[in-house]
Amino acid sequence: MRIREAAEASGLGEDTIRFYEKAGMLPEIPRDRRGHRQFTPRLIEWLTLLYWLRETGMTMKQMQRFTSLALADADGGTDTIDERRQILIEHSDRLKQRRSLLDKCEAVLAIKIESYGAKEES
Amino acid sequence: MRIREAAEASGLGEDTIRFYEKAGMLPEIPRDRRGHRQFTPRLIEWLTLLYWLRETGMTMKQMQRFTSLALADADGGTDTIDERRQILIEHSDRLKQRRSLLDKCEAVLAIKIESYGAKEES
DNA sequence: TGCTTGACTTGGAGTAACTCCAACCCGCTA
DNA sequence: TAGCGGGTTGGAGTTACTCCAAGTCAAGCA
Repeated sequence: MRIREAAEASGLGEDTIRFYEKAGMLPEIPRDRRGHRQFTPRLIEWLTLLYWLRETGMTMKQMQRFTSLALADADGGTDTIDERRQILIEHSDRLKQRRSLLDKCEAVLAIKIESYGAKEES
Repeated sequence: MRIREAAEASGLGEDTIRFYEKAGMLPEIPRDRRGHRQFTPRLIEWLTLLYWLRETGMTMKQMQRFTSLALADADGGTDTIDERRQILIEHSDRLKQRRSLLDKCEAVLAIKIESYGAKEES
Protein backbone atom coordinates (compact mmCIF):
# COMPACT_ATOMS: atom_id res chain seq x y z
CA MET A 1 0.00 0.00 0.00
CA ARG A 2 1.24 3.46 -0.88
CA ILE A 3 1.07 6.50 1.35
CA ARG A 4 -1.96 7.80 -0.53
CA GLU A 5 -3.99 4.73 0.26
CA ALA A 6 -2.65 4.49 3.79
CA ALA A 7 -3.83 8.04 4.41
CA GLU A 8 -7.25 7.26 3.02
CA ALA A 9 -7.57 4.03 4.97
CA SER A 10 -6.46 5.44 8.30
CA GLY A 11 -8.01 8.88 8.19
CA LEU A 12 -4.69 10.64 8.69
CA GLY A 13 -3.18 12.95 6.09
CA GLU A 14 -0.09 12.02 4.08
CA ASP A 15 1.92 14.78 5.70
CA THR A 16 0.75 13.67 9.13
CA ILE A 17 1.91 10.12 8.49
CA ARG A 18 5.37 11.31 7.46
CA PHE A 19 5.40 13.60 10.47
CA TYR A 20 4.44 10.75 12.81
CA GLU A 21 7.14 8.57 11.32
CA LYS A 22 9.80 11.23 11.94
CA ALA A 23 8.52 11.67 15.48
CA GLY A 24 8.98 7.98 16.24
CA MET A 25 5.32 7.17 16.52
CA LEU A 26 5.32 4.38 13.99
CA PRO A 27 7.05 1.02 13.64
CA GLU A 28 9.59 0.91 10.86
CA ILE A 29 8.00 1.34 7.45
CA PRO A 30 9.54 -0.77 4.70
CA ARG A 31 10.52 0.99 1.47
CA ASP A 32 10.65 -0.18 -2.11
CA ARG A 33 13.71 0.36 -4.32
CA ARG A 34 12.54 3.87 -5.15
CA GLY A 35 12.47 4.76 -1.46
CA HIS A 36 8.68 4.88 -1.38
CA ARG A 37 6.99 3.70 1.80
CA GLN A 38 5.17 0.37 1.63
CA PHE A 39 2.39 0.09 4.17
CA THR A 40 1.54 -3.33 5.55
CA PRO A 41 -1.89 -4.17 7.02
CA ARG A 42 -0.30 -4.06 10.47
CA LEU A 43 0.86 -0.52 9.81
CA ILE A 44 -2.56 0.50 8.58
CA GLU A 45 -4.05 -0.85 11.78
CA TRP A 46 -1.53 1.12 13.80
CA LEU A 47 -2.23 4.32 11.90
CA THR A 48 -5.93 3.85 12.43
CA LEU A 49 -5.49 3.49 16.18
CA LEU A 50 -3.35 6.64 16.21
CA TYR A 51 -6.07 8.39 14.24
CA TRP A 52 -8.62 7.63 16.92
CA LEU A 53 -6.33 8.54 19.75
CA ARG A 54 -5.47 11.84 18.11
CA GLU A 55 -9.10 12.63 17.27
CA THR A 56 -9.96 12.21 20.90
CA GLY A 57 -7.16 14.38 22.15
CA MET A 58 -4.25 12.13 23.09
CA THR A 59 -1.02 14.10 23.01
CA MET A 60 1.88 13.14 20.79
CA LYS A 61 4.00 12.52 23.85
CA GLN A 62 1.65 9.82 25.06
CA MET A 63 1.42 8.30 21.61
CA GLN A 64 5.21 8.22 21.44
CA ARG A 65 5.34 6.48 24.79
CA PHE A 66 2.72 4.02 23.68
CA THR A 67 4.59 3.28 20.46
CA SER A 68 7.92 2.83 22.16
CA LEU A 69 6.36 0.32 24.55
CA ALA A 70 4.84 -1.62 21.71
CA LEU A 71 8.14 -1.65 19.85
CA ALA A 72 9.95 -2.89 22.94
CA ASP A 73 7.62 -5.88 22.84
CA ALA A 74 7.75 -6.21 19.10
CA ASP A 75 9.19 -9.70 19.26
CA GLY A 76 6.02 -11.02 20.86
CA GLY A 77 6.96 -10.22 24.45
CA THR A 78 4.36 -8.96 26.90
CA ASP A 79 6.52 -7.02 29.37
CA THR A 80 4.96 -3.67 28.59
CA ILE A 81 1.35 -4.77 28.22
CA ASP A 82 0.39 -3.56 31.67
CA GLU A 83 1.56 -0.04 30.99
CA ARG A 84 0.04 -0.02 27.54
CA ARG A 85 -3.31 -1.08 28.92
CA GLN A 86 -2.98 1.56 31.62
CA ILE A 87 -2.42 4.26 29.01
CA LEU A 88 -5.55 3.24 27.15
CA ILE A 89 -7.61 3.04 30.32
CA GLU A 90 -6.52 6.50 31.35
CA HIS A 91 -7.33 7.83 27.94
CA SER A 92 -10.73 6.23 28.11
CA ASP A 93 -11.30 7.97 31.43
CA ARG A 94 -10.33 11.29 29.92
CA LEU A 95 -12.90 10.68 27.20
CA LYS A 96 -15.59 10.24 29.82
CA GLN A 97 -14.63 13.53 31.48
CA ARG A 98 -14.50 15.20 28.10
CA ARG A 99 -17.95 13.98 27.28
CA SER A 100 -19.44 15.33 30.45
CA LEU A 101 -17.82 18.67 29.62
CA LEU A 102 -19.46 18.63 26.22
CA ASP A 103 -22.78 17.84 27.84
CA LYS A 104 -22.39 20.74 30.23
CA CYS A 105 -21.54 23.11 27.39
CA GLU A 106 -24.44 21.87 25.34
CA ALA A 107 -26.76 22.70 28.22
CA VAL A 108 -25.26 26.18 28.54
CA LEU A 109 -25.69 26.75 24.81
CA ALA A 110 -29.27 25.48 24.87
CA ILE A 111 -30.15 28.09 27.49
CA LYS A 112 -28.37 30.83 25.54
CA ILE A 113 -30.08 29.84 22.31
CA GLU A 114 -33.40 29.71 24.10
CA SER A 115 -32.87 33.23 25.40
CA TYR A 116 -32.23 34.49 21.87
CA GLY A 117 -35.38 32.80 20.69
CA ALA A 118 -37.36 34.55 23.41
CA LYS A 119 -35.95 37.93 22.46
CA GLU A 120 -36.87 37.42 18.85
CA GLU A 121 -40.44 36.54 19.67
CA SER A 122 -40.92 39.62 21.79
CA MET B 1 -13.26 43.15 39.63
CA ARG B 2 -9.60 42.93 38.77
CA ILE B 3 -8.07 40.75 36.08
CA ARG B 4 -6.93 38.24 38.67
CA GLU B 5 -10.44 37.63 39.86
CA ALA B 6 -11.87 37.75 36.37
CA ALA B 7 -9.44 35.02 35.37
CA GLU B 8 -10.40 32.91 38.34
CA ALA B 9 -14.12 33.45 37.83
CA SER B 10 -14.14 32.70 34.10
CA GLY B 11 -11.60 29.90 33.92
CA LEU B 12 -9.43 31.76 31.42
CA GLY B 13 -5.86 32.84 32.16
CA GLU B 14 -4.87 36.48 32.66
CA ASP B 15 -2.72 36.42 29.54
CA THR B 16 -5.53 34.85 27.60
CA ILE B 17 -7.92 37.61 28.64
CA ARG B 18 -5.48 40.29 27.53
CA PHE B 19 -4.89 38.30 24.34
CA TYR B 20 -8.63 38.04 23.67
CA GLU B 21 -9.05 41.75 24.26
CA LYS B 22 -6.33 42.58 21.74
CA ALA B 23 -7.93 40.18 19.28
CA GLY B 24 -11.25 41.98 19.50
CA MET B 25 -13.10 39.20 21.22
CA LEU B 26 -14.35 41.25 24.15
CA PRO B 27 -16.58 44.29 24.60
CA GLU B 28 -14.73 47.37 25.77
CA ILE B 29 -13.31 46.91 29.23
CA PRO B 30 -13.53 50.00 31.43
CA ARG B 31 -10.32 51.14 33.13
CA ASP B 32 -9.71 52.93 36.37
CA ARG B 33 -7.48 56.01 36.50
CA ARG B 34 -4.43 53.78 36.79
CA GLY B 35 -5.34 52.11 33.53
CA HIS B 36 -6.26 48.86 35.25
CA ARG B 37 -9.11 46.85 33.77
CA GLN B 38 -12.34 46.83 35.74
CA PHE B 39 -14.43 43.79 35.00
CA THR B 40 -18.18 44.15 35.25
CA PRO B 41 -20.48 41.16 35.86
CA ARG B 42 -21.51 41.38 32.22
CA LEU B 43 -17.87 41.00 31.19
CA ILE B 44 -17.39 38.06 33.50
CA GLU B 45 -20.39 36.40 31.92
CA TRP B 46 -18.92 37.05 28.50
CA LEU B 47 -15.56 35.61 29.47
CA THR B 48 -17.24 32.56 30.90
CA LEU B 49 -19.13 31.94 27.68
CA LEU B 50 -15.88 32.28 25.72
CA TYR B 51 -14.26 29.85 28.11
CA TRP B 52 -16.87 27.23 27.34
CA LEU B 53 -16.78 27.86 23.63
CA ARG B 54 -13.00 27.56 23.60
CA GLU B 55 -13.02 24.42 25.77
CA THR B 56 -15.32 22.79 23.28
CA GLY B 57 -13.27 23.73 20.28
CA MET B 58 -14.72 26.92 18.81
CA THR B 59 -12.08 28.75 16.78
CA MET B 60 -11.02 32.31 17.54
CA LYS B 61 -12.33 33.39 14.18
CA GLN B 62 -15.84 32.29 15.08
CA MET B 63 -15.59 33.86 18.50
CA GLN B 64 -14.47 37.11 16.88
CA ARG B 65 -17.41 36.98 14.51
CA PHE B 66 -19.76 36.28 17.40
CA THR B 67 -18.38 39.17 19.41
CA SER B 68 -18.53 41.63 16.55
CA LEU B 69 -22.18 40.75 16.03
CA ALA B 70 -22.97 41.25 19.69
CA LEU B 71 -21.18 44.60 19.67
CA ALA B 72 -23.09 45.71 16.62
CA ASP B 73 -26.24 45.19 18.64
CA ALA B 74 -24.77 46.60 21.82
CA ASP B 75 -27.34 49.37 22.00
CA GLY B 76 -30.09 46.85 22.53
CA GLY B 77 -30.78 46.16 18.87
CA THR B 78 -31.64 42.67 17.67
CA ASP B 79 -30.48 42.80 14.04
CA THR B 80 -27.78 40.20 14.46
CA ILE B 81 -29.58 37.84 16.80
CA ASP B 82 -30.45 35.41 14.03
CA GLU B 83 -26.84 34.96 13.04
CA ARG B 84 -25.68 34.75 16.62
CA ARG B 85 -28.20 32.07 17.39
CA GLN B 86 -27.16 30.28 14.22
CA ILE B 87 -23.53 30.26 15.34
CA LEU B 88 -24.44 28.74 18.68
CA ILE B 89 -26.73 26.16 17.08
CA GLU B 90 -23.99 25.10 14.70
CA HIS B 91 -21.54 24.85 17.54
CA SER B 92 -24.00 22.78 19.51
CA ASP B 93 -24.34 20.46 16.52
CA ARG B 94 -20.58 20.08 16.34
CA LEU B 95 -20.61 19.10 20.00
CA LYS B 96 -23.12 16.37 19.28
CA GLN B 97 -20.93 15.01 16.48
CA ARG B 98 -17.92 15.26 18.71
CA ARG B 99 -19.63 13.29 21.42
CA SER B 100 -20.59 10.47 19.11
CA LEU B 101 -16.95 10.38 18.02
CA LEU B 102 -15.87 10.04 21.63
CA ASP B 103 -18.38 7.24 22.12
CA LYS B 104 -17.03 5.44 19.09
CA CYS B 105 -13.47 5.78 20.30
CA GLU B 106 -14.39 4.59 23.73
CA ALA B 107 -15.80 1.44 22.21
CA VAL B 108 -12.63 0.91 20.16
CA LEU B 109 -10.50 1.36 23.25
CA ALA B 110 -12.64 -1.02 25.29
CA ILE B 111 -12.00 -3.73 22.71
CA LYS B 112 -8.30 -3.00 22.62
CA ILE B 113 -8.06 -3.01 26.41
CA GLU B 114 -10.00 -6.23 26.51
CA SER B 115 -7.56 -7.82 24.09
CA TYR B 116 -4.63 -6.85 26.31
CA GLY B 117 -6.39 -8.38 29.27
CA ALA B 118 -6.86 -11.61 27.36
CA LYS B 119 -3.21 -11.77 26.40
CA GLU B 120 -2.17 -11.31 29.97
CA GLU B 121 -4.34 -14.17 31.17
CA SER B 122 -2.90 -16.60 28.63
C1' DT C 1 9.86 58.92 52.32
C1' DG C 2 10.81 54.78 50.54
C1' DC C 3 9.35 49.81 49.76
C1' DT C 4 6.35 46.41 48.18
C1' DT C 5 2.57 44.85 45.59
C1' DG C 6 -0.18 44.37 41.78
C1' DA C 7 -1.38 45.59 37.49
C1' DC C 8 -0.06 47.80 33.30
C1' DT C 9 2.56 48.03 28.61
C1' DT C 10 5.17 46.24 24.33
C1' DG C 11 7.63 42.79 22.47
C1' DG C 12 9.30 38.49 21.51
C1' DA C 13 10.22 33.44 22.26
C1' DG C 14 8.36 28.83 22.89
C1' DT C 15 4.85 25.12 22.27
C1' DA C 16 1.76 21.55 20.06
C1' DA C 17 0.46 19.45 16.22
C1' DC C 18 0.02 19.83 12.25
C1' DT C 19 -0.24 21.72 7.21
C1' DC C 20 1.51 23.48 3.16
C1' DC C 21 5.05 24.35 -0.16
C1' DA C 22 9.22 24.31 -3.11
C1' DA C 23 12.41 21.72 -5.25
C1' DC C 24 13.69 17.55 -6.60
C1' DC C 25 13.71 12.51 -8.17
C1' DC C 26 12.29 8.32 -10.45
C1' DG C 27 9.90 5.05 -13.29
C1' DC C 28 6.58 4.64 -16.90
C1' DT C 29 4.01 5.58 -21.06
C1' DA C 30 3.42 7.94 -25.90
C1' DT D 1 12.99 12.07 -25.21
C1' DA D 2 9.63 14.57 -22.97
C1' DG D 3 6.07 14.73 -19.92
C1' DC D 4 3.32 12.91 -16.17
C1' DG D 5 2.07 11.06 -11.72
C1' DG D 6 3.38 10.02 -7.48
C1' DG D 7 6.53 9.95 -4.40
C1' DT D 8 10.77 12.28 -1.55
C1' DT D 9 12.99 15.89 1.73
C1' DG D 10 13.47 20.04 4.43
C1' DG D 11 11.66 24.03 5.93
C1' DA D 12 8.27 27.77 6.49
C1' DG D 13 3.65 28.98 8.13
C1' DT D 14 -0.51 28.42 11.21
C1' DT D 15 -3.50 28.45 15.39
C1' DA D 16 -4.18 29.65 19.86
C1' DC D 17 -2.20 30.31 23.29
C1' DT D 18 1.49 30.66 27.21
C1' DC D 19 5.27 32.48 29.26
C1' DC D 20 8.74 35.46 30.07
C1' DA D 21 11.53 40.22 30.01
C1' DA D 22 11.87 44.77 30.95
C1' DG D 23 10.18 48.67 32.24
C1' DT D 24 6.31 51.93 34.23
C1' DC D 25 3.09 53.50 37.48
C1' DA D 26 -0.12 54.25 41.33
C1' DA D 27 -1.70 52.86 45.91
C1' DG D 28 -0.98 51.30 50.50
C1' DC D 29 1.86 50.57 54.43
C1' DA D 30 5.90 51.48 58.01
